This record gives sequence, structure tokens and C-alpha cells, in this order.
Amino acid sequence: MDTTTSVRDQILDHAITSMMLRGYNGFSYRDLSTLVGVKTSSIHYYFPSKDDLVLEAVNVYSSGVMDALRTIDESLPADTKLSKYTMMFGKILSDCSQICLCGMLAADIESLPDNIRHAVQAFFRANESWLAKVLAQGAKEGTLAVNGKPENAARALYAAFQGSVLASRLFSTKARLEDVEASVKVTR
Amino acid sequence: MDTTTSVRDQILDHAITSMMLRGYNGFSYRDLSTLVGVKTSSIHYYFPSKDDLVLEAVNVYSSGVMDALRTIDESLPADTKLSKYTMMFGKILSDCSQICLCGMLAADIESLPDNIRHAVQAFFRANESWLAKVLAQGAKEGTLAVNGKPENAARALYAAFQGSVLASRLFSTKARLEDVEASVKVTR
DNA sequence: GTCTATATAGTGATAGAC
DNA sequence: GTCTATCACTATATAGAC
Repeated sequence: MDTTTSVRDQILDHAITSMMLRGYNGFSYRDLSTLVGVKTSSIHYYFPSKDDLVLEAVNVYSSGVMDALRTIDESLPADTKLSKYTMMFGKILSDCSQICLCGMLAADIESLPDNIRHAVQAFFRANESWLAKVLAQGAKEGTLAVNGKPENAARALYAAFQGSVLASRLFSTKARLEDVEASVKVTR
Repeated sequence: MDTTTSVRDQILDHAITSMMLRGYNGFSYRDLSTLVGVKTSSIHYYFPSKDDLVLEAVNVYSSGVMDALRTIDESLPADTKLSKYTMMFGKILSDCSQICLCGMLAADIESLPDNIRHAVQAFFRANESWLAKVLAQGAKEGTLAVNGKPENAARALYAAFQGSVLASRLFSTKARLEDVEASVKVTR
């Protein structure tokens, strides 16, 4: 199999993808055990409790998304930035029916401890503030339709993205995700 | 306790609220057994399998929401209709941290059989088409900002509502739900 | 219709050998 | 670090008495 990636990283990787598919209550150490090829007791060695594992999964996932956002060139027009953002959601969706890990954990939040809730909140806030800057830029450039303050519009837009990946997977089509992007782009 | 409601109805009621809180994989026959005050075997008498229970729960929940939509007077202005729609989401949120059952099941969809998926899809479509009519009306009345075709804008808006209840519960505030409503209302 | 009792399998987690 | 073995518990589900 994979001889370059550490067992710890493989566990985290499969934990992330499993949760993006079935959520916190929908995967087990046993599932990961099968996927990685080690016993469940070995997983407990790296992550004593399931919550330890999930918290670290959120941190790793968040770092990855933040890195991806930084690769979107600051100098691009706002509507281009938004298209790239939309594609980030679309890729994992069409590849393997996965939705954003933190969107999924937001649904499972009542089963989760406070430290994980805080990590998910931080992820939401980071995305909302990135979108707020893009919306402000797009309003100035005349390419994005922003109603009200960019901060409020960004929270509504981010909610729309999270909801639309749910719907897109439900209907097995990216159409609803694209509807969201279209809903803020100025038509000429 | 409740002497007027049948055991079957109590089971369904608690199944619905449990799932709105923790999702499909986050509640058990045992939980319901405690809540209703009957043994798990009695629940199996009414609903042989968990999927039987969940499917019926979706049907009951959907009927309730459809009835609520019908109580919103056809002759009202579009922005008033939208406010009432927003309040439907807000009520269950602030009362007991519950999100829309079908939004929750959309997150759990990869754990569910096809017949439940179809029921959830039907619920989404019904809401989207109701919102499309409201948006079309609001565009004509000049009170709602609709970008593109009402059908597409409605899908984006419904996604925003579903995503915003997730975020609202995550942050324990209705603010994000209200951001969505504000994002489509025309500011004067 | 509700119960007791039970079947079968899965859960997160730990002790201790190697 | 990974394993075997095991714990205590929970899951959905069924058989059969009352």
C-alpha cells in the first residue's frame, strides 16, 4: 500500500473522508482499522479517544482548506475568486459524494464536546471573513451583487454554500452548488 | 403523562425531535424506549425496522411543514411571506436547538436507503418551489432582490436557509438565519 | 399491544505481551 | 508501535408468553 505516509496520517486521512461521507456517528474505529490495515488498539495508541481523533481531524482539514484559500491569488477579480471557491466544494462532491467536514460536524454538533465545537466555529468564521472580503471587492468591481453589508451577505452566502452541497449530494448533481454561485454574480 | 396521544404517535414524535437534534445515527430505539416509556420491542411492533420508523417520521414531518406553508395566506405580500417562512425555522431553533429534519437527513443521506432519500428529495423540491413562487411575486412587487430566474434563486435561497440553521445552532444565535432573510430583502 | 428474554453484532476503550 | 485478548456496553432485531 502506501509506504510513504505514516500510519497516523493515514488514520487521520480516512477519518476525515469517512466523516465527510457519514458524519461523526457514522464511522467507527473498526472502519478505520479495516481501511488503514491496523488494529483498533493501534488507533487508540495515536488517538486515545474518538474525540481526540475528531479534533485533530478538524485541525488538519482546516489547515488544508486555509492553505487552499491562500493559493487563490489576491490580485484576481472577485468573481474569479468566487468561481475557484465554488470549485473547491464541487471537486470533493463529484469525486466521492463528500461534503465539507465542518458542515457535516455542524449537523452533528449536539453529539460533540466544546473543544470540537470551537474548532468548527473557527472554520466557519474564517470562511465567512474570506467571503466577506471577496464580496466587498466584487461590489466595488461591479461583478458581484451584494445586498446589505458584506459581512452579513458573506454569512448568508457561506450558509448557501454549505446548504447547497447537502442538496447537491442529495440529488447527485452539482446544479444546486452552481445556483449559489450564479445567485451572487451580476448578470450583464 | 400524555393520555390522549397514541403510543405510535409518541414514538414518531420523539423520533422526529431526536433526529432533529442528533441525526439518524445519533438516536436509538433504546432512547425512544426511555422517552415514551415502553420497551424497545414495542417500538419494533409499530416499526419493524429503524428505516420503517424514519420513513414514516419524514412523511409525518413533511405533512406538518406543508400544512404550515398552507397557513401562510396566499394574498400576503411576498416579503411578509418570507418573514413567516424564516420564523418557522427560527422557532424550533431557539426552542430546543433543533434543525430541519430533512436538512439533517440530507447530511446523513449516505447512511439511508433509497426510499428515504426520495422522501427527503420531495421535501426539498416542495420547499424550493414554494420559495420560487414567493421570489417571483417579490420581484414583481419590488420587495425581494432576485438575481436570475426565480427557480434557480429559490434553490440557492433554500440552501441558504438550510445552511444557516446549521450555523445558527453552531453559534447559538439566530443571527445567521436573519442574515439570509436580509440578503434577499430589498433595502429602501 | 406489551412484555421478558435472547440473539447477534457492533461500539469505544484498556491491559499487557512482544 | 503493533498486536491479542478482552471488557462493559449499546445497537437493531426477533421469538414467544401474557
